[in-house]
Amino acid sequence: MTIHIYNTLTGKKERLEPLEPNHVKLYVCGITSYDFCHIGHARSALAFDMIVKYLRYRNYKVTYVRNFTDIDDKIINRAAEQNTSSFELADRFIHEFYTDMDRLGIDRPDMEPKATEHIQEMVQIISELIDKGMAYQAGNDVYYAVETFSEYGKLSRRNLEDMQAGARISVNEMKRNPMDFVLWKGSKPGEPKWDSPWGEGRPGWHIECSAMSRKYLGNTFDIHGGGKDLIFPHHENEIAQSEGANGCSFVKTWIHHGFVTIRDEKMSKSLNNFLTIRDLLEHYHPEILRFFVFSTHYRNPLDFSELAMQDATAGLERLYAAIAAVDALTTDGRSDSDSVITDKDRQQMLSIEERFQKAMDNDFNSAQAQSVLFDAAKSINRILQGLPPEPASDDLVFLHATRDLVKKLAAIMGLLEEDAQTFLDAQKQKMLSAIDMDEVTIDNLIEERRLARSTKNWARSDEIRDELLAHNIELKDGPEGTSWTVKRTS
RNA sequence: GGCGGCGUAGCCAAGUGGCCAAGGCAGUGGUCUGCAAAACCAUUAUUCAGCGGUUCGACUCCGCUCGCCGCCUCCA
Repeated sequence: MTIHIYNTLTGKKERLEPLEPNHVKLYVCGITSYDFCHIGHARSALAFDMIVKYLRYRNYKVTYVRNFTDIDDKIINRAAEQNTSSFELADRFIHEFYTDMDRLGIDRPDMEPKATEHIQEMVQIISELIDKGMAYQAGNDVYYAVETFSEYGKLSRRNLEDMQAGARISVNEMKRNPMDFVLWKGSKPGEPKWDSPWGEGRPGWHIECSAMSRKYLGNTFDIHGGGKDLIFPHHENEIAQSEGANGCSFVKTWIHHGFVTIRDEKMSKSLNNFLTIRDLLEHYHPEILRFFVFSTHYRNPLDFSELAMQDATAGLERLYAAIAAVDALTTDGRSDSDSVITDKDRQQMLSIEERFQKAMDNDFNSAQAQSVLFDAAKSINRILQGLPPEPASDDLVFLHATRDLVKKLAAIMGLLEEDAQTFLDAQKQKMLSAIDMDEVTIDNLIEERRLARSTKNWARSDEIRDELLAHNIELKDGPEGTSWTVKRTS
């Protein structure tokens, strides 16, 4: 089996064939650091985190580069508003970015270059483009001449005529063609600036990715990723710059993930409907966010809602509950007990990893892969159900092995990484803090009910249970006594 | 206006032409239980927005219609 990936450039799913055997070189556009990250940024980071983890699980060596845009108009403007320098502002939000990413359990890329540390490399590429007649200086700016790149528009499937018909292009008399884009911007007084052959200034947005990907991954590399909104103009312009300067193919496979939406609309600052990662983590465990994100294929829109998060919570708790139940088993069974595990169960367990891989090989279909985890949890629960008080040691070995496999596969999505019982207890505490009940009161009532039950005083027993239920506490009588959970409302 | 995508059960969501259209949440019946809860078993779309076409056969391919969304300006 081989991995197939949807390539935006060709519009097809293609077999992954790294240019260098077994070594995938990946470049992802990171954030512009001028504000806290929202859940759209989280989706991007999570999607590529999952992709990299899966490729490594499949024994590929991965070189993963993700940049920081730490100089740009938004940063300069925001810094001016806050009476700070663009450097300090960018640094601060890079720091905040790491805080969020760490909480989400996202692995650091292998390299995280910053634009401001690669000005020379950018100047170099711009010079090459000017030498080739593909870029020109106009005033203090340097522009890319899109007409010199015959394939301009190949990624976003549009042509220069159509785009100009769109007529949403700002008029700039310096440009030879309205679609020409800036490579180097002359600086205005007070703005951050670097020396260049064209005077003091700063780089345009797109050039940093061409310069940094070339430096760290070479002229041609395997995969370049980002959000769908980067297809045009950002990635289109990167192709024009890199292929123009290098004279060879830039990227083999382009991966673009879908947006996070709220009420089916894209989150955006202008609509003021965005949620920051830390806002969300106030209310939900990071793995719940991960579960939610991976419950939809990465290219489809992901609609955020409280209900969706509750569904994700219920789903993740179900998986953790199955793991916790196996964790709670003793490890030494009886060698002379009969096995309760059927051949069908064994077969299903053997197929779990294969089915998981089949789903993930198909353009990283994490939604389908999750369903395999649920099937495994169901099998575990079914076996547990039929387990005698003194289970066969072979059956215990089987259950522990199944649990370990489920955890190994879930880890590719960053799920089930916590101790299961600890996770469930923490969720219970979180629910408890939202209602007007404390543990001591609950325990006292459970004890009173235990006494009532021991005398078969069912009336009082049920009264206590109903009273607790009125406070959303649900009781569960088991062989080892009574436990409780906080019932989910709404 | 140009380009791209989506429309699958009450909700969410997979489905790379052909065994009964995954899985989750919710619901219903049963097992278990003093009664419950959890779990398990069963059940819940003769049908995949609508209409045509290609095919022995389409949710899957093609065309048209309707509805929704995105990009074309900064954006994950």
